[in-house]
Amino acid sequence: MKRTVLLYGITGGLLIAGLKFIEYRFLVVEHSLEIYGGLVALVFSAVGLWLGRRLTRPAETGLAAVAGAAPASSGEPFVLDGARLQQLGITPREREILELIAAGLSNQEIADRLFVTQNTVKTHASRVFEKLNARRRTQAVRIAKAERLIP
Amino acid sequence: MKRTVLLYGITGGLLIAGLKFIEYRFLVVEHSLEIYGGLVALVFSAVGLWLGRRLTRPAETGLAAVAGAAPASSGEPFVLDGARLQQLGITPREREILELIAAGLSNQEIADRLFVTQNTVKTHASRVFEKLNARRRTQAVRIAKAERLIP
DNA sequence: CGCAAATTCGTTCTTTCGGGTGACGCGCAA
DNA sequence: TTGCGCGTCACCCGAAAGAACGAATTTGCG
Repeated sequence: MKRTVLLYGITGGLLIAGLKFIEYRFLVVEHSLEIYGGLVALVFSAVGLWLGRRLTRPAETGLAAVAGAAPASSGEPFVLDGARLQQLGITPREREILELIAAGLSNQEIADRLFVTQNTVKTHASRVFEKLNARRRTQAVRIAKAERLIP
Repeated sequence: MKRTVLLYGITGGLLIAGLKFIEYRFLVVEHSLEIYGGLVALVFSAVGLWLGRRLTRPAETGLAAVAGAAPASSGEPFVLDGARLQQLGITPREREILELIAAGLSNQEIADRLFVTQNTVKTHASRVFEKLNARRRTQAVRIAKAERLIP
């Protein structure tokens, strides 16, 4: 947010500078003020509109990419991408934790289910997040699904 | 919509007139042009931003229906279950938050993107969780996907 | 206009997450 | 035998998330 505002301000400054430049060069006429104001208003309206449109839309994050052939079947085959797993260096246990995370379980619940402590679950989770380049479990789930690591 | 545009035009005209008035009356100094331009830019960018947000939102208002044209075909059309939404009493805004949660964003990131505070996001999230009978966001995402409330 | 729903924002408090670090045991391969 | 990957566990700490209130404001609709 702060970054956004900052960028916005900078852009605004540049635009004003640009407009002033144009102003001084080509529009040195009697009613240049109106033209100037109109231009500024127009440009900034457009920028504001564009910005508003842009900021209110979710952007893709994570390692997306990965075109991959779609299964295109009605059901849900789900073939685990073992190669990708190896590429990312994700161990079976880590993948298991990932799956339970995707199931909406808390770390404690996962720990209970796998008969380990919460600490262990957290360790696995942290490693998976790192390997998936995710910062939150929701993000990790999203990426993992996209990468076909979990159903 | 029409009213909005009309109001926008009128407001713009009045603002320009007002600014010019102020300009001629109180800011007849050397660098008045910059001040004038800055004011116009500021006001119009704000209005533009507001307008942009406003115009991009109604893309999904209204009850049920929506469904919308199927985007590109990628084996997953996703038709939003408007009936289910109503059944659960989930509002458009709440569903929007749900979608961003599913995208792996944190509450703060969602807040920044929607130009609201984190408190608001948390409120919406809590309500959605309650309506979905979920305790964690990962769980909510899972349920929402199963119910076809989000892609 | 008035009502109900929706949206927004606030505060306080508890729980959960996530990062960081270090450590131990086991099995397997060099 | 030693090194390494894997799984396990512990502790601390800050940040995020969530519950549980209350409340102002906007908006859609009769």
